[in-house]
Amino acid sequence: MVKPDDKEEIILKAAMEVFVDKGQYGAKMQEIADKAGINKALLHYYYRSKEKLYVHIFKFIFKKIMDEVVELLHSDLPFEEFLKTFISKYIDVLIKNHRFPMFIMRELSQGGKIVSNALKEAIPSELSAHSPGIEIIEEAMNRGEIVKMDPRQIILTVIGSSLFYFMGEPIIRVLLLNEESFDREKFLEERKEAIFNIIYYGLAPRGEKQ
Amino acid sequence: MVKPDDKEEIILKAAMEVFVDKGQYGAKMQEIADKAGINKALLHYYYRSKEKLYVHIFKFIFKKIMDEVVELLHSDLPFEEFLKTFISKYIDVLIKNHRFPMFIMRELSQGGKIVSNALKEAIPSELSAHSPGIEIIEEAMNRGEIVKMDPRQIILTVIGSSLFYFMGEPIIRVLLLNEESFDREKFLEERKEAIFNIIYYGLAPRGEKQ
DNA sequence: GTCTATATGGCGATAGAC
DNA sequence: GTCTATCGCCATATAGAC
Repeated sequence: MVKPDDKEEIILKAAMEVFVDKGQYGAKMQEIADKAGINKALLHYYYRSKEKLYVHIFKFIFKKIMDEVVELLHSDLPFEEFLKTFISKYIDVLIKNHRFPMFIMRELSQGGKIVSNALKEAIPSELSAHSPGIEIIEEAMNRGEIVKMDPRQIILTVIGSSLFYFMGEPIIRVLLLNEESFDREKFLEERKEAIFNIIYYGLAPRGEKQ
Repeated sequence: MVKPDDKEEIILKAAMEVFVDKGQYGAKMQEIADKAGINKALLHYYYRSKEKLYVHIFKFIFKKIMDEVVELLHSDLPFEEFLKTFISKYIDVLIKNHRFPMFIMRELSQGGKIVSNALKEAIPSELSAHSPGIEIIEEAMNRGEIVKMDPRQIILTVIGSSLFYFMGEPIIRVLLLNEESFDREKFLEERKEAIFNIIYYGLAPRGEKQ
């Protein structure tokens, strides 16, 4: 563990907040310096340029999320239990880091080569070779527990359903959940159950077509 | 219809491309002017400031997408057919406007009050009062065609599953679909079917619990 | 390592001729 | 309406003292 009062750590934490909040171009070195309680010159002393600092932050955040997700794939539970716990723990990860997924995808969508290069360099080796999760799904298909289809379609459905709330929270809250007293925590617990139920039973083998 | 060679239209088109590509802060007036084949001064003549131009673009894009989606909700098909065609046509809308959803959500996540105010002013009246779609789902529940649950959970699952590919295309292509010859069009047609099958059968009433 | 002061460039915006 | 030239600010980056 790094000392919490290490200057580099303080800068990193401040920079992370500002970049996640404002993005690569909206973020200002002055604001980062203020938030870290130092001045601009010191930022350049530690990280030579804004771009270097940004790339550092991007890789750090991407790696943090990826590591946590890859961890969730190491499981030997039967498929039904695996899916249920994966969704639940994945949403827990998102609750704890609720702004990171949007940060990553947002920056990729507007950042140019700087960002996409950073992405490639930060992909965990376990993910670059093959996509784990696909094997787990294929096994369940071969055992006949779930219906046969392209496993990637299942992965996109699980991840997309879980992620969407966090990616679109500002607009979702306005358009769909615009109540006086909205209980976010309760809703997200229900979300875990709903996603699992819909997807798991949606994958159940059906006797008759249609 | 506006003349396609109308100066204002040309500017709007150029500005849209640049803002969607680079975001509010990454976009530069010079690049917009270049793309429109005019100079910076003329931009300010038509739209007094960068912020005004940006807000104009944001509202335009948001309204365009919303109008198309609301249109899809006007249907009197039975629920199964409604869901199938909604997903299919919704994905068609996304294919045609594949960068707009990310633009909207991205800007909301980093744009501050300027953007969230623009959002509120651009919400179609039909959406601000209630959320259509909820009624359609509730009817199907009351008829016993689908299992009872919070309709908002179903909406989030349908939209999230459909949207995710387009929001995350850069990273998905790297992590999940990194093949030499990936057939995007074919994959998205399969995506329509997969989403419908998983969700519709996932919502089917089940005789026994678990 | 940490600061103040300053250089340097880029960008939004305007002035003013045509 | 459309242009060139320029202003003025703000942000990144550096110089140099301590």
